[in-house]
Amino acid sequence: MADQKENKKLVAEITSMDEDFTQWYTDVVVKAGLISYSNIKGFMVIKPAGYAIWELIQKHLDQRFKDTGVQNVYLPMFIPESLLQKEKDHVEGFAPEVAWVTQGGLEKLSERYCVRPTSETLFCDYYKGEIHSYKDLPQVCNQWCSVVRWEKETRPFLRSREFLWQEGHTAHATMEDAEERTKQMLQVYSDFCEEDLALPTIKGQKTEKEKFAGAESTYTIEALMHDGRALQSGTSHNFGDGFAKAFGIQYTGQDNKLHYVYQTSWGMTTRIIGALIMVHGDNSGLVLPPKIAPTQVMVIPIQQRKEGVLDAAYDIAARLKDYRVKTDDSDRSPGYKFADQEMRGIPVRIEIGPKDLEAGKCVLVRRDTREKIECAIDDVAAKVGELLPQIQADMLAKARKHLADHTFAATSKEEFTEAFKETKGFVKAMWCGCRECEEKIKEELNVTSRCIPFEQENLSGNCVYCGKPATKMVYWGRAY
RNA sequence: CGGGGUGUGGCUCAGCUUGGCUAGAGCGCCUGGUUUGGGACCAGGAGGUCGCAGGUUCGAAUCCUGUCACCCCGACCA
Repeated sequence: MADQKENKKLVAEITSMDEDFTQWYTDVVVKAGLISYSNIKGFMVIKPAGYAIWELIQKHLDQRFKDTGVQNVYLPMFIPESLLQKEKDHVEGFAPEVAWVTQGGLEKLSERYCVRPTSETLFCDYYKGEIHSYKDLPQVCNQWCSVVRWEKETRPFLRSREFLWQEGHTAHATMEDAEERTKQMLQVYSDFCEEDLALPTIKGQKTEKEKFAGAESTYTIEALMHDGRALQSGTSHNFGDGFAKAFGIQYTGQDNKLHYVYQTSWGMTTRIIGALIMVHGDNSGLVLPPKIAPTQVMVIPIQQRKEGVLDAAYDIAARLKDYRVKTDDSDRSPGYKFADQEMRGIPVRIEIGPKDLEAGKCVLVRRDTREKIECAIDDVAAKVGELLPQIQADMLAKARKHLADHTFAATSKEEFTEAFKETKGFVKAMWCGCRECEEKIKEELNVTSRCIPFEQENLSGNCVYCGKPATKMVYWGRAY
């Protein structure tokens, strides 16, 4: 009975996640007020509630970047076709999905420009002019911007034709320095996800097949959504000297000889908001971790027209001035306000009514567990100060448990096939390292290699598909 | 790009099969009042010419042709 009550959908308008996860996601995104569909397919309006989350993501991530010596820059949004063409693999990777500008004002352009799908080529062009001496290295820059990729199928945050992101681009004197930076930034992403977003991820390397167009190696963090599908949540690429050679980025070393630079790039996008929704959300809507919740506490007065109630609510909000707090003093019923606060994923709400007022108390309710906590009004600031980090920690623990509970191991082809039939999540298995096995697995099971994790386990000696000797353990899964 | 679906007030949709008089409903919105511990209630009010273009017809939301857009599923991608 108690369970039934807990599981009851309190918000009728949101489709249950068990019934239709895709529809649930769309409902949450729209009803929590994060986005509005625009009139152009694949382009969305990010509304205040959604953009505020992005701003907090930017703030936290940007600080972490700066702590490692990153400087922000801004480069043009258009790339001349000739520039894009310079690195062969890179063009081939992006050509199918770029948007072109062919006319400026009333004049047709002599060379068409593409709207940046990513800015490697622009950074190369820029760095070429900046780097002359070993003293000019390393270059460690980042830009916050939007990029355009003409996707066929689009979904809010997960896959849109324009999305916001940051792209870091660095140039180094040696391959070792580039490799170190590549891994360092992956660690930054991983820490950011765990500590700020309460999102546990698997860190590892992409296979040859899945790596970025033009990269020597690609590292990734992979998160597991509530429905058991994987989401690539951040990537860091080591380009070696491939781009440098294509663009002619050379410097004079201490040895008075010319050397090519070694480069990296790394990015995280608004897609991470999709991960936030799909990892933490529930049937009442969004559940935001306190650190990136635009509003951390919502004070909800009950019977607000009664003497003193509204003042008490404002007083509580004032006591919480160190947090992101709001008071819902709108002319709606308490039930509406509760549902609205839950839909928006606000971590804590505080109920204050005539009864509480008389007793000098208020009621704190956690969004993640719905636990109700009585608290003296005088203690409210201290209590919220304890509760927010507790919620943050509990959300991470819960997400970690989900990840662990949905990660399976397979040592034979039968087990592997069965695992994907029966269950949803990651399947760990040994792999011989050949592209053919990887492609056949994708063909037969519709799953892709997510990454070769840094933390390797020796599950068996043989490739799960072909049975030949295997050296690497790979995480497999269905991805967004 | 392949498959499926939908376009009618802000939203969700009915009406279309079998053309007909003034195009409906619920939600939302506005005003007034009563309410308020899990999406309140009553009364009044505003708002659409039916995605767009053409055609058939005395007459088209409804039939025909074309076109555009969006959504969902696949392949591709962060």
